[in-house]
Formats: sequence, structure tokens, C-alpha cells
Amino acid sequence: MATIADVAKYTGLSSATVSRVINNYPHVSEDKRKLVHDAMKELGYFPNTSARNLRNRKTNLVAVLIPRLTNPFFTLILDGIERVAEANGFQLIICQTKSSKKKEIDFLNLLQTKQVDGVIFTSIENEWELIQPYTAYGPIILCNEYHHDATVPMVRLDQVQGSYLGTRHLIEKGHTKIAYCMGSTSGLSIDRRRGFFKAIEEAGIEMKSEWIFRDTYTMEDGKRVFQQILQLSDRPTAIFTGGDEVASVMVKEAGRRGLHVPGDIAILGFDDQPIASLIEPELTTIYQPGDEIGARAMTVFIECLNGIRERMSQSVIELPLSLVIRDST
Amino acid sequence: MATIADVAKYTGLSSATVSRVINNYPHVSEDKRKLVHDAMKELGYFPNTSARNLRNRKTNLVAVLIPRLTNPFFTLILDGIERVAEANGFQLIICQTKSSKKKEIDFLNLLQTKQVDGVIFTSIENEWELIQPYTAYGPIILCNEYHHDATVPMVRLDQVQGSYLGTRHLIEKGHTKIAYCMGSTSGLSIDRRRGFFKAIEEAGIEMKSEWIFRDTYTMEDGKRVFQQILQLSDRPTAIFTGGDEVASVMVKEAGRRGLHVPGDIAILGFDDQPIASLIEPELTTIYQPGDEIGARAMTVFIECLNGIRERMSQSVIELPLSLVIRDST
DNA sequence: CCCCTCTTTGTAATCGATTTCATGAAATCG
DNA sequence: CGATTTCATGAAATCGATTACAAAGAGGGG
Repeated sequence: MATIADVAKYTGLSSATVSRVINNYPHVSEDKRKLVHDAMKELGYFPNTSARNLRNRKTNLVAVLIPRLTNPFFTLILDGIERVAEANGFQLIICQTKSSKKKEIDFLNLLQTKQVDGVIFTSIENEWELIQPYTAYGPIILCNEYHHDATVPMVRLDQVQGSYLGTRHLIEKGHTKIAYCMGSTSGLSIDRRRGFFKAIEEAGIEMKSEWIFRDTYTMEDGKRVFQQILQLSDRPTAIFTGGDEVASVMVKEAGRRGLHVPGDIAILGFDDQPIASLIEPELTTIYQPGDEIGARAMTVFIECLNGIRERMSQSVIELPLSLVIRDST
Repeated sequence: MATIADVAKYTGLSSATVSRVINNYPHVSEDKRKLVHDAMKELGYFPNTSARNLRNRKTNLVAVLIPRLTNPFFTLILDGIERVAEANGFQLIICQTKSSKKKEIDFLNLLQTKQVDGVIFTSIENEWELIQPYTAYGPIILCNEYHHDATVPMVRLDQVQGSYLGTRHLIEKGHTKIAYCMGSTSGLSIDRRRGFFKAIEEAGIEMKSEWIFRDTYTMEDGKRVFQQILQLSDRPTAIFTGGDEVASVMVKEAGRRGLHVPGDIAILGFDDQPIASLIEPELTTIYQPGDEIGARAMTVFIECLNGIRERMSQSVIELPLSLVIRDST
């Protein structure tokens, strides 16, 4: 492969001048500029990115942490991130954590070794105190999931409001026994729970601890939890799920058992994924603009890189959620 | 940030010895080894990846071209690629082409500038003659979509067999008027069409050109094409779709219009995505092991890098497809 | 004790760009 | 017309690692 030195030799110029042409600097005469361009074409020259990265101390690479590539809500976020990244000349490295604390931390090594200019988290497995030390190495942005004590910019959705809206909707439909599928210890999960209980308490409804279910993320989880719910002696008449996939599986399972949705049991989704309006009955759900927060997060990231935004102190961009009423409630 | 020179100075050793310790080379005494490790920890040293990449002429980065991140079948492939990549110390750069010929070619620049060690295509927009010149710059692997004249390794699924199985199934169900949703000019689309017509011709069925529809990829496309089908005077009684999303939308649309599936119109999917078994009626479809071909493609890629496999001549790994019979046919 | 091999370490070149500084030529100004 | 900018270009340092080669010291055999 041809190097800049080859181009310099071929044109009889110095590598400095060739570099100036490549980077479109001023103070290069038109004839030399053309000479260099012709030589680059003639020799099949392409600047070596590793060399540039080393010298420029910048890689134009961003690591995006995502729990699972096969989760449509997270790929929607990724899509939003990608849109802004590509418009600004950044490439994305995908880091699938599979919800592993260890992997999450391991990926931060990319930042320490300067392989990426920064990191965007779309989910968080570890406590903030374990992640915080890494903020010294470059911008870290939280997108979607968050910790209340995080000392970095976060782009998030108003989970309290979202789950409050959904729960109130269920209550208005007459439900007083509502099962709740809980997430992790992240700020997102805490807030979602907060909104749920806010609506419950406002309505003066009593909540049983056996109606609360942990770790309900995947379709398998949904199936399992739904079975558990059916076996309860004092059975809930509505279910607040953590996501549309779980909700879809529950609707499916209900149908398989001859239970009518929402007549026998109402099911509320979360996300408003495409699947929500494809299944029968269509899912009532909370619309989460995943692509929007992804795009915002990438924008915030660029602001941090350019020093326009403080990268090591907390700042919050919060977007509202909205209830989409369909036929499952 | 500390550099290798800092560690050398701190320990009183040369950077060569430090480098040997970092890379676990033999012929370094145990005490120096420990000395260096302690110093690295003390100084908070991490090797700079750009510098290593430059020197080693290797980035451990692979570009993966994918039409849309929000398409579950492609993220399934990505998941398979990621599994093998991560097990072998490679990172993935996602390149969303959005089915644009120009973007596809633009991403190959990553290969020319040596930002990545190679490229895996999961879809192909351009003709092979336009891509071929780039094979000079590094391994290019085709995964899923392919061109028959490609001069690189390909990992693919037996599309002829898959569409043949599906079409024969429709014919066995008594259908003689079958609409066909066509793809592009890639080898995959050609073969899928080949399998379809093989079954049609074997059965001695007459095919009308107005039953053939182009560019049916997205849910919007599905809706549009379904409407067109309903308006035909000589209406097909079955539809061969290009994917489960399109099929799902069609099932939905049929329901909305009071048409019974499969009674009034049978609908055959492709891929066997999760959605296939969530909608009502469940989709009969062709199971495509996306993660499997992804994993194989990444394995093949590594073989090419290691010189175990010829990277600039055609080789084919083909996996079989299978029919999953459910309730939409 | 001498010669040879093996281990351990260092010096300096190298990977391929960018950029500072220096220099001479050309343009501008009063 | 002389002084001062501005323009165009090159030499060489630099980014931060890896590695070929050299050299010194340790150990072994005869």
C-alpha cells in the first residue's frame, strides 16, 4: 500500500505539503494541489486511519453499550444514535453486554485504551460508583437507563409519568388488582415503580406483594410470570408489564388458555414496538421514542467532545412519554 | 495519560522490556515483570490502541454492513457475528446502508483506509463488479445475501430449497393462484424466485405477471401490496411474502377487512421471527437460522485473516432452510 | 579455563500520518 | 523603494507503541 511518503516522492514534494492537500489546508498552490491529487489517484493512495488516529488523538469511534441486539427497543435507540453519528462522521462500535456486569465494565477498557472517543450506555448493570472512575478517560453518556447519582449527562424518558399514565388508565378501567413486573435497581426501574405506586396510592388501592414480579425482561420470562400469575389464589385482573415483548407473550398465552383479553385479564405493554399493533388484540402501551433519545444522546456526546457541554457533571434531558390506548386493556 | 515511556522511566527499564511484559513475551525475568506490572498500576497506564494498530497493521475491527438496524432478521445475523467476534477479540463497527448503493460503497472506504481488518456484507445493493475491486484491500465476506459471480467466501442459506418448500406447501393446500413478492437482483432473490417457479412449474400451474410484486421489504410495503392484491380482478388465494414482517402486516390487514386467514387468503412468511408465533393466526413460514450464518461468516472471516482460507476466490457455505407449518396457510 | 549457547535487557528503527518552525518568495503598503 | 505581511513549501519532531539487532551476563560441556 502506498503511504504519504510515496506520494511525496512521486510528486517531488514533501509529505507536509501532501498532508496539507489531504486535509484541505489553505496556503497550497493550485498546481501542487492538483499534482498531489493526481498522484494519489495514480498510486492508489489512502490515508492510514491508525496513523491519523494516533497523531490526532481522536478515533471518531463511539462505543455503544446495549444489552441485546435482538431487543427491538434497543435497536431503535441504536438507530437514532446511528443517524446522528453518521451525519457527524462518527462510527459506532457495538458492545453487547447481555446484561452482564462484568462485560459492561470490560467494555470500558475501550475508553482507557483510547480505542474510542467515548461511550454511550443504553442500559446500566453496575452501580454508578463502579462506573464513575471511568469518566476520567472520556465522555460517558447515559441514554435511556440512568442512575440518579450519575455525574454525567443523561438523556432519558419520564418513566414516572409513563408508568403513572398507564397505571391510572388501568385503574380508570376499573382494575384494583394489578400485577407489576419489576426491573432492576436502575434509576429507570425505580422511577417506573414510583409512577406505578403513585397512581395506586392516589386511588387508595391496596397492593399485594405477591403481585410483584422481578426480572421480567424476555419472552421466556413473560411466559413464566404469566403462569405464576394465573396460579395466584387472589388473581390480578390486569398486568403492568415492562415491555411489549413480554406483554405480547402474555396476550398469546392468555389466548391459548381461552382467557379473553381484556375481559378476563387486561395487559398493558411498554415501548410501543411494531409488534404492539400487529397482535390480536392490539396492545395498549406506553410509547417510548427510542430513536429520539438515541439521537439526542449522540448529539449530547458531540457537545461534550467539543467542550460545549460539561461532561463530568450531571445534566438531564428528559422527554415525555405518552399512553397509546388500543384493545388489550 | 501515561505512556509506555513513562512506565519505562518509572521502572528504570527500557520501553522494549515494558512492551515485552505487556504482551507476555518470554525471556523477561520474574522480578522485572512484577516491577512493570506494579508500575503500570501505579501510573494508571493503558496501552494506546491507535499506536498498537499502527505498528501491528491490524485493528481487530470488522465492519458489518446491514440494511436496517430495526430489521429483526438482520439483527439476529448481527447477534451471531457478534458472538464469534467477541470470542476472538474482534469488535464490530455497524454500517447501516439503508439499502443505499452509495452508502454501501462509501463504507468500503473503511477498508481502504485500514480502519477495519475486513468487511462482512449481510445484504448487497451494488453489482459485484462494483464491489470486486475492494477485495484487494482486505477480506470481504458475504453473509446471507450473495451474488453468484462473487469472488469471495459466502455463507448463505439454500433459498431455492426454502422457497420451493414453501410454495409446494401452498400448492399442496390446493392453491393455484399465488402472489409472489419479489426482492432485488441479488443472488438470494434470484434463487428464491427460482425455487418458487420450480414448484409452480412442477405443478403445472399458470402464473400471471400481475401476481408478481416488486420491492416488498417493509411493513408499509406490505400494506400497499396487500391492497393492490385485493384490487385484482383475478385475485390470488395465497401470498408468498419476502419476510415475516410483511406477512404479519398482511395478516393484520386481512383481519381488519374481515377476510379469514387462511380461509379467504393464505399467507406464507419468511424468516421465522419471534413475531411469527405471536400474531393470530400464527404464521406458517420458512425458518432461516440468521444467528447461525452470522456466526459462520465471522468464523470464515477469521480463517481468511489467518490465511487458512483463500479470501479472493469463491467458496460457499450453504445451510438448509426448513418449513414451519402453523396456521396462516 | 575457554568456548558456546541461552537468557535478559537495551538501543534505535519503524509504523504513517500531522504539525511546528524556519525560510525564501511574493504581495502589500506608506 | 524599503519595510512588512502573507503565501508556499520543506525539514524534522511527534504521536505511542513493537521489534530487529546488538550486547552483556549466566550457565554448561569438555
